[in-house]
Amino acid sequence: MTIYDIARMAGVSASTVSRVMNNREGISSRTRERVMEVIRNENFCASDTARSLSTQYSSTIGILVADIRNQHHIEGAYMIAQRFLPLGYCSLLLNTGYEKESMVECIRTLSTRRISGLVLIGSIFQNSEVEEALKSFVCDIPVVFQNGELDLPNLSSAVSRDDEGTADAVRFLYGKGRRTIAFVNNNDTPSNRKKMAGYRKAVSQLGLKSIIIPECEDSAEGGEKAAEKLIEAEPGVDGIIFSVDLIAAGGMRKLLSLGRRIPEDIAILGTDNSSCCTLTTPMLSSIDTRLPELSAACFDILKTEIGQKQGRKNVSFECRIVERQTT
Amino acid sequence: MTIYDIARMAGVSASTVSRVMNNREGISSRTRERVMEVIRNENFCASDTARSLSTQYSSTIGILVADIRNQHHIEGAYMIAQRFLPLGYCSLLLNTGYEKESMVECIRTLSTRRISGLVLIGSIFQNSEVEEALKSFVCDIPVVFQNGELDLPNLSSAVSRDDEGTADAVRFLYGKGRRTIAFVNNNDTPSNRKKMAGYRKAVSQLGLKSIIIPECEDSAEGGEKAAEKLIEAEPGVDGIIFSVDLIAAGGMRKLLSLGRRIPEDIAILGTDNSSCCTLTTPMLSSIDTRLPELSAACFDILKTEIGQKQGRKNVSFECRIVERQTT
DNA sequence: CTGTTAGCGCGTTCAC
DNA sequence: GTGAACGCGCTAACAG
Repeated sequence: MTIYDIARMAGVSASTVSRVMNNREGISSRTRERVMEVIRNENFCASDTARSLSTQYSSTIGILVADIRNQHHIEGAYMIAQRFLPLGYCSLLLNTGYEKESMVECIRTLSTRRISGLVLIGSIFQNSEVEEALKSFVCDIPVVFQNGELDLPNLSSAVSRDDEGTADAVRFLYGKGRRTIAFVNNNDTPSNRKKMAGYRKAVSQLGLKSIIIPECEDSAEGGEKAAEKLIEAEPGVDGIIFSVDLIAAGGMRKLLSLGRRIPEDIAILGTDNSSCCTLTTPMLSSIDTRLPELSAACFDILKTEIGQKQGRKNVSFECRIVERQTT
Repeated sequence: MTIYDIARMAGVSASTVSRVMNNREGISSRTRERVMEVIRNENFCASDTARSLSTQYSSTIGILVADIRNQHHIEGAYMIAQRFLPLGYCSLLLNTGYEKESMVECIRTLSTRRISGLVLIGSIFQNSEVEEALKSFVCDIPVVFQNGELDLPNLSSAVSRDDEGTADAVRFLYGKGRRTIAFVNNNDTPSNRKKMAGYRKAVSQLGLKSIIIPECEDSAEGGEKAAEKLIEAEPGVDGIIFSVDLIAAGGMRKLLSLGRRIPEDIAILGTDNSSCCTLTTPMLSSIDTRLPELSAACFDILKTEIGQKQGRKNVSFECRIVERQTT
């Protein structure tokens, strides 16, 4: 079923049908009604594919996420996709995985679809391979980067100041009387590097020892292993900051099973203030990295830039500590 | 940049470029090389939009989920999307929300994109409005339904036998000596109705009292409220089956804070065997509804049906009880 | 083995 | 107000 079929059935030309469907001016209300009638009867939907080809404009935006099952990222993807839907945009949500080649491949794929905007979620995309791919495949559409930065003329970004957040967390625990404060990191991402930098700066300013457990697996089990390793290496630890809430939850489980009391013996802080904070016992205090605000900013920027000439906005948000029962 | 530009630069015709890009036979290796060279230099990607229009075939599949943030469903969406990606298919993942009108609207939207296959995830889509929409908008492409059924010639389904699973759970708790076994339900979905039916059947067969807390909110907080209500109405309860793990986690939190011991005083069983089972203390036993197998089956069915004439397969999976520390 | 031609289903001038 | 004709970028049928 095409607009030609509708045209024939309504006794008009295809262009008239097209005008009606796009609410164009200058159609007599009689013929408009007649055409609408046929469209309704036939349950007709015009081909978006053909429209895209004709208008050079696709009404779909691309969203890149390393792994959609990851809670930190899915909330952002959800929010952005949901807000675009009523505006007539569908979202192509792609899992890139953690390999740089597949990120590039995904960008290439999206570019063949002629998306009208692109969202990158997660600092993992902050690398030169992705930068090159953006430059060669999607240089003519607006791109927004949630929690990462890249120096491209058509790229805007919204980031949280993770370094300050982690530094604040150290000072916060210090204020609670903790003097042996460790940091458990997972992947080596730009965002996590900022957290580590903030941690190092704060402990050195306070004259504390820097204790870092790097490359912890991003799961509750990874947190267990990290906690075990930490207790072995630093039995006197009395405060731990984890780069991810879920890892913190796993770490807590292990510490409790080892007989440590939380927060009496060891204070715990997670990062991201995610939904799992309220699932643990005791409930997990966390560094709120303002993910919802980041996503909202990405949406706002992209919305205003689509169809316009690309701008280059950069906004950042301050982290906040949300205290529950582990500190 | 189009294939015409490439053609001109390589000194050949557009169809030759098209043939090269689609790995067609019957091209001299000399011209193939020359064309490839230009394509590489220009970083050229052919427009998928134009290809779709020309071939009447879109290489994108649609995935419908009520809410992508919901853990039960995202795993399935992830698995299906990831397996289709290497086959050259992108996935349009849409959040429909819980309103029937918006589900219909999403199906309509997908149909304008000429998707080549559709996946429905969650029994919430098992209703007549969706059935009508499928019939009028996507009657010519294969549809697979994860955990739901609908009587359409082009629809296949993979479901878990939730009724048997819940009945087994009742008998399982009975075997552990429990005699006052309650069921906490959340939304009124076909799947949950099956669970309730299984619960009712089992308790009546065992001569137990039927205790149901309906319409619990789908969150940890909802679980807390439900537990509170339940303890008030039935102080002697010694076994609870929750329709969702997360709700069970919330319920446990409340019960523990009320001084109940788990599992000594009350045994707890969640449903779905999701990742939050290992986050709670004690770790949550759960009815495994075989979500990964369901998704895998959906993928397999859809893959074989795309491009073929639509079939109509129906597979079902047996639930299993995964015991941890709450039973 | 390669080029020419004719659609795919829309939106958009430009006449009438 | 409305219709005819063309173009969007690609594939496929037909020639040569």
